[in-house]
Amino acid sequence: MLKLFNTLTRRKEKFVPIEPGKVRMYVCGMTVYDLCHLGHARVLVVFDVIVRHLRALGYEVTYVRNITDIDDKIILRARKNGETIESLTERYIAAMHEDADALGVLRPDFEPRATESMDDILKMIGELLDKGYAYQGENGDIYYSVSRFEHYGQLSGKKLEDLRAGARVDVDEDKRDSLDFVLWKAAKPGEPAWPSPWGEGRPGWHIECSAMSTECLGAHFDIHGGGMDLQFPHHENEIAQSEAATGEHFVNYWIHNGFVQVDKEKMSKSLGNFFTVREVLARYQPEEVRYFILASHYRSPLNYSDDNLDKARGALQRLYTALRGSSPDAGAGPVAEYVERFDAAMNDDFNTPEALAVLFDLARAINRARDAGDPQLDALVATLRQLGGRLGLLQSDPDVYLRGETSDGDDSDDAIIDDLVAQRQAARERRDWAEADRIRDLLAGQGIELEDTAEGTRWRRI
RNA sequence: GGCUGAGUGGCAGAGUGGUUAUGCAGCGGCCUGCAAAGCCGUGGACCUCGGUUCGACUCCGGGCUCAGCCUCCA
Repeated sequence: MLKLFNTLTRRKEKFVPIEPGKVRMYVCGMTVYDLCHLGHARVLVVFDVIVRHLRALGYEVTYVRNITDIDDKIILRARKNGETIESLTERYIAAMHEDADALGVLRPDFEPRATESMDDILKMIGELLDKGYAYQGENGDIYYSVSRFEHYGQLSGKKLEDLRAGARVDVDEDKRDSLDFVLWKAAKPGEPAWPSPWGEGRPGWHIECSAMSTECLGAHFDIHGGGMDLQFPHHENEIAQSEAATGEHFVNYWIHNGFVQVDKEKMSKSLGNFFTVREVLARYQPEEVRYFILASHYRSPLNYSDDNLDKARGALQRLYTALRGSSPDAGAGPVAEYVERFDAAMNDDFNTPEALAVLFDLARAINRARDAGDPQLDALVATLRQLGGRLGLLQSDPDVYLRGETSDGDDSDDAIIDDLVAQRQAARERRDWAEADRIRDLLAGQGIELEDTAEGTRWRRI
């Protein structure tokens, strides 16, 4: 029985899908005006693992992750670069897909874009106007009237009065209430615009997600996710828009992941303390980044540091070392005891650190079985691979992983290493320990560690 | 100021009303030409003050500290 923490109720709840056996899930994706940073990577990986787990439980999942490809920052950036909005967004969409693929993130079933969803957006704004939840200001913008929506604040636990009291928003004369937000922005000269019954313009940020999710998944669906920072106002506004427009309950379970931090501070564009996925992948293997993300619970803060990435590397080396030397498809079935523990961890609000602990217990059991010549070895190895796969980990060939280089790794060439290892082996055979140790130290200086085993000498990059 | 969430051993990071998380690092041993990897063993923790309880790191209340949201943000 899967339990998950629902932001709406701030409690862990049993997951019951609207339609038995099926899950409809929407996650807020990226605004494509720059490269993905580690914060984006966390959203991608966390919800990827959630989808994988739901599928492993047998649910037929429809996973939608949108792309925001029109907004103020995109317009500004394109203008600054002297390029069209389309060329800018296409480039960063491609970059995002590369990053996501590298991290082993499965593609969503649908990836709608705001600019391709104008009909749905206009339709929903029209409904909100018809029902009196929206109004047009003097400047032509259409606003959502927050005070008309009875449950405003339910997701973020805020009251309208508190929000007004603490408001840091500039007072906009055009709005009836400072908390009202834009549904449709009237175009100013030179701005990209789409035709609408209320004049040329572009959608506000919040309406696109309401429109796209409703279009792809219906007015009422199971799970809506995104980063913590979207809880307010973005998701609050989505609820207000969707429920007002459709008259139906919008989403049953809201899932929000915690932030990536640097020096105990949120990693963000505005603070400038971010690391792009590419920067990190230049120094660490993609799987190490993925492990780093999953080593913390998805709702906890995740502190970025080289030390923590190094620990992820060390941890994966241990797991892959356990897998080494065993045939990948030995045909042995998984060992129920471990699968059950893994499932229990994942069913408890996607507790990936606990699930990883099961993997390490499995690694120890494998090493032990190997030493003892236990016939259960193949089954244990198969189990570790299978459970690792449930997290999108441990699917590489162990030797390839252990010898793996990062994209700006050292220049040492595998053939040269193999040659030195052979020379050292020859020295060892003539019991020339001094020469053998000299070669070993030489390689160690390049980050190559040797292991002498009964089957010969193995090497890996550390 | 309002509203959230968090404070665990050297580090990272789970969890639990009374019993080993896990990984890295440390220490002792086995193995090894020596190492490495692996195995066996081992030390070390629950911010603070009250309360509830036979018993709390775990529940409740106060305090302190940190982070986040209230403005674009994953």
